[in-house]
Amino acid sequence: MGGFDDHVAMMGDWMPPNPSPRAFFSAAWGDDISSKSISESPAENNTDDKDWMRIGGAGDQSTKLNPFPDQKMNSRGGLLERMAARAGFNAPRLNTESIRPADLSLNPDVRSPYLTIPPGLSPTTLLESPVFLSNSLVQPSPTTGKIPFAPSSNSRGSTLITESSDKSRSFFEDIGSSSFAFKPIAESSPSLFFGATSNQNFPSIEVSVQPENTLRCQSAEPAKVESQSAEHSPPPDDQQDEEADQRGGGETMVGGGDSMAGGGAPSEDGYNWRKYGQKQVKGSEYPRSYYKCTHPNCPVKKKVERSHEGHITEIIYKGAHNHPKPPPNRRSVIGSSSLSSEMQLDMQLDATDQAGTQIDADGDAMWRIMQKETAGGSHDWRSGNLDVGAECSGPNSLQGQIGAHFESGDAMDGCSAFTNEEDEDDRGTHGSESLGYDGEGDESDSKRRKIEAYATEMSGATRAIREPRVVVQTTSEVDILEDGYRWRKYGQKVVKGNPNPRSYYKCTSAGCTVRKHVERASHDLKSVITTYEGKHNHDVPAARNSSHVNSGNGPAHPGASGSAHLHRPEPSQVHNMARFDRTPAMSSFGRQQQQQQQLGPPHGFAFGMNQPGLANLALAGLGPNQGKMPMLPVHPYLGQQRLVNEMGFMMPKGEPKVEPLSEPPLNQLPNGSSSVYSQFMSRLQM
DNA sequence: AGCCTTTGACCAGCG
DNA sequence: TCGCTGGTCAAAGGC
Repeated sequence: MGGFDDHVAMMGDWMPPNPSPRAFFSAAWGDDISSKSISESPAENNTDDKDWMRIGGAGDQSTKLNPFPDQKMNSRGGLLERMAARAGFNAPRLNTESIRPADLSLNPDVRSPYLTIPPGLSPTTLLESPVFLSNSLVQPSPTTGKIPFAPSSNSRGSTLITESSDKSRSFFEDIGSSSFAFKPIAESSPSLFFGATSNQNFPSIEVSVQPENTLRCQSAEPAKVESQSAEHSPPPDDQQDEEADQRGGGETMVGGGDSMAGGGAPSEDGYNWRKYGQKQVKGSEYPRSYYKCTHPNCPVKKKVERSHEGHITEIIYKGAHNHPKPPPNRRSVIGSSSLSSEMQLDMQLDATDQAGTQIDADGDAMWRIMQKETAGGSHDWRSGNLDVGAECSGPNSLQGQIGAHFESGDAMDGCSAFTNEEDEDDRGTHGSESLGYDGEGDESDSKRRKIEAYATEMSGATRAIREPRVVVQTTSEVDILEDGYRWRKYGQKVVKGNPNPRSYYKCTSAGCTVRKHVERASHDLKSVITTYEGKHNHDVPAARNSSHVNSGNGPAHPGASGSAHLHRPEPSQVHNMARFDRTPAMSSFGRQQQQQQQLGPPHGFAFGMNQPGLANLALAGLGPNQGKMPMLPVHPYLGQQRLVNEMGFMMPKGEPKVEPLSEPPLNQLPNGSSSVYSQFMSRLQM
């Protein structure tokens, strides 16, 4: 990062118009908010957590986080502030060592930054809580940042506080050092704190739980934050969830049968996890289990440490879910007028990514939930969802300065994130700065958010549709088993009616949904029946088929490459992708939305269907000249077609109604080296 | 049928 | 280079 001028130039081109929490609160609460807390304290040296976001801490200790010790550097509503807001979230790394929650010294066990889940509090329920700024001065309006897009029956909320650490820091450093906290109203209240650790100061968020039914942001009282645990007064739906969890339905959700003691409540965050390892790590009293989110495109992992009694002592999450929670077989569906919890999750992800979570070098958001067993016994809580909430509002002053981007940016994403960075990028990149930054054009924003919200849900819904299968029978084993992709065998069975064992494989490429199972005839190993299922989104790994990859012609798991390749990122995208682990569900939509404006409405089901491509692209941290994948200059229209085309493939019985793309490198079979699967899939697409 | 956990082995980063 | 350590893989079996 260069100096200030560099930032100016860069931001002008690609910086997402997302205000940082710091800027937000600076604007909201003025300059006289001082503190000495979080970021002034050197974070605990968690070298092993470098790539993991630790969220955790001691039970019910309520830490006080004071926002913005160096507010004076931020002129209220000034350009600098906005610049800072922008710059804050383009920081490539977070400074872990400069972030420390206030009063953490009171508890040496507390490692910071972290999310402290109070005993008995479910992070899931807590974070599913809608968050909105409570500001009597602000009317609920998209233009005020108090967007009721998530009218949740849960009247939970929280207030937000930010804090920067070092007054002596340079402007942009300081920006990055902002902390972002949900402040407890009652000191005795258990607190939830989720923050960021990294080389660069990043906002941290604290959420405290109040025995109230309201969760609101209180800009008028920056020192106070309210939040509400669903366990205190859960809405009917959540209550049902809670009950279901209590019944043990969630036990298999985390660690598959890993039960939690301390009240018998299982650990359940609403997501499905696959345990892929367990270790007794040094320095840890208890074994650590490793889990991956089982969602095909989800990069999230978590590490769970449990005591011998089964109590979870610590959970460390890495990454951000890029998908809604699994189908609500247990979870209740939120009313049509409100956001689903899944959407809230997306918002949470944005919030954690942008405002509170650590973003590692790979752009992964990480966070940790940690619970220390107390003398009085451990407490159960459920982890995983940092749903900051859905509703959020901002003070007028803030809105005036940040405008619509407060709604979509940074920490506030957690409150009202229906837009996304891509969306922001679009606006910024395409010259609609005023739309996002000056608080204008909010009505359209609001509408768009609604659409996006719907789209997100659509995405989740359509994903439930079974993906098409491609059955390939060949006597050329090489074509199938050595198809160039990397497969992870996750099971083997002797299926009924078939004496030969069937092996199950998943593509090991991140974000790739493709699975296959292979049956070999015992009498003829060359006779193989391979059934592919899933969507395609990357090229053949170079290690196995480097020529294929390098040629740039090979649609590996065909089709998805289109989204990654044809979605030629704008400079802003590229930069931001390299820095953030976005939530592709929202990101892709933003761009599609933009394309839609240019090209007309795309197929509705296209929403989110090409997310993996973008997700991969983002995770890969591709830059204009560093892309591992070919970045083909493609007209947006082609890209749009591609999206639709891809979507069509996703639909079980749908036939793409799109003409073949004029992009032979991406669609056509490159050469004879293409795998059988690739050929099949490519033809399916065409 | 499909996906999960278990668990030892393997890999990669780091000092 | 080697050993330590954390993280991941993968075969096998279970649900």
